Amino acid sequence: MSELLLKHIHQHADLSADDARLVLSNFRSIHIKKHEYLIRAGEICRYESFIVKGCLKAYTLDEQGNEHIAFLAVENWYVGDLYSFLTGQPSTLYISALEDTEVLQIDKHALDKLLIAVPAMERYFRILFQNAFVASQSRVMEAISYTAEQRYDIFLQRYPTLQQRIPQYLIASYLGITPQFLSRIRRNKL
Amino acid sequence: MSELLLKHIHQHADLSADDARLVLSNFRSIHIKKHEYLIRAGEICRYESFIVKGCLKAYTLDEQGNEHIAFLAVENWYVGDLYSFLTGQPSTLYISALEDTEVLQIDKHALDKLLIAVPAMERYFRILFQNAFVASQSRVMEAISYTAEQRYDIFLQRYPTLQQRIPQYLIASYLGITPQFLSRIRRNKL
DNA sequence: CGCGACGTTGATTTGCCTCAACGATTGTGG
DNA sequence: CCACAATCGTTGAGGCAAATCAACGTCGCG
Repeated sequence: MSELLLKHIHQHADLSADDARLVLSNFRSIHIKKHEYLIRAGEICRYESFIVKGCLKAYTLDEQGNEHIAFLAVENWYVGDLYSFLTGQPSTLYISALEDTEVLQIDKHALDKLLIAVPAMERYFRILFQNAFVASQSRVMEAISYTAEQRYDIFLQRYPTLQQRIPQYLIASYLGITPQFLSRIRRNKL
Repeated sequence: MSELLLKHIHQHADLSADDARLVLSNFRSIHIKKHEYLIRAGEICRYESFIVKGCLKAYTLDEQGNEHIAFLAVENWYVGDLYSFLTGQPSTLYISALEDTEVLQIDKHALDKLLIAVPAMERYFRILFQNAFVASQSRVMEAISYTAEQRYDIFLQRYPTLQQRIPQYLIASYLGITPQFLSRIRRNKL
């Protein structure tokens, strides 16, 4: 469903019909079943993936085997280990599907060419990264300034629908707390 | 010293001599003395500021009056409350100079025009935001995954020179811990 | 039915904070 | 040039937020 990608691009930049065709020709559609991986730590991230349908988690594993959620992504977001994608270094992230998922992928070489050939794509990604940076900065400030309960409240406000879509222990991991402690926070609210 | 800005832009994108002149004509130089403010919470952030010389801290204040460092910025970085700059909403950040500082400022209207007139600037800022996002994501992961001591070690590795330039309590605040606790961490290392 | 995934709860421990006091250094005005 | 204040780092005692360990209940699903 590449219309969704075009629609998303159009929300941020102007694209001619010709450019739109060129853009789409550089993406390919991939399906990932629930519990399957888009990438594992140690691999090099070769693609940025635009989510057409579904939901994924990106996370690291520490020495004790605990998951730490880097981000949760749904329709209209890109997923990938951006650092690995840009530098060619091994990924630190695992990314796996929480639902059956469809993504549109582009590799680095194609993206580099596209950014030069289609200036609107520079604009599009500039705006995406700009917004992503603002959001990430907010998360940093929440992490270092607020209590777990405050972070949970903010999470619910910001992603009201996500709560029904993913298990609670993933929210805990996203917030940087244990599932047990999130359970206690929730109890205090009743 | 606008050569520094041009040099920085050239590291990421190609700019003709004409474009370089156009770019510079949209920036103005501002001096901020140590302890003075670039912006205070509640104000609208009208400018993005490229640091030519000096060092600033961006922080929030909580109800108890504690500082929480959003970021520390030195030469070749931009400072500003990006969210406020983009949306026109009041800033949540205070930004003040830790040393006598010189910045080159551009306002939103001028930047919007410049991004359209000079495609290389779209590319430049796309790359800057991309890198800033990667760095911010790393900080999120560190905040939710690592102990205070691990975060301190990473900070020293990543910003080895900053340590001699700023007081210790700012590092503590950047890491999301108290100065007292950072002092105890340091003692354990000797 | 039985198993695995998920959420909850209690008891205990620990990482980090708070409050308070005290040196060391720096800067500043008399 | 010295006295004094302000700033910064350190240390100790006590407290709290959140982790850990362990057990148990529930539900969906093969």
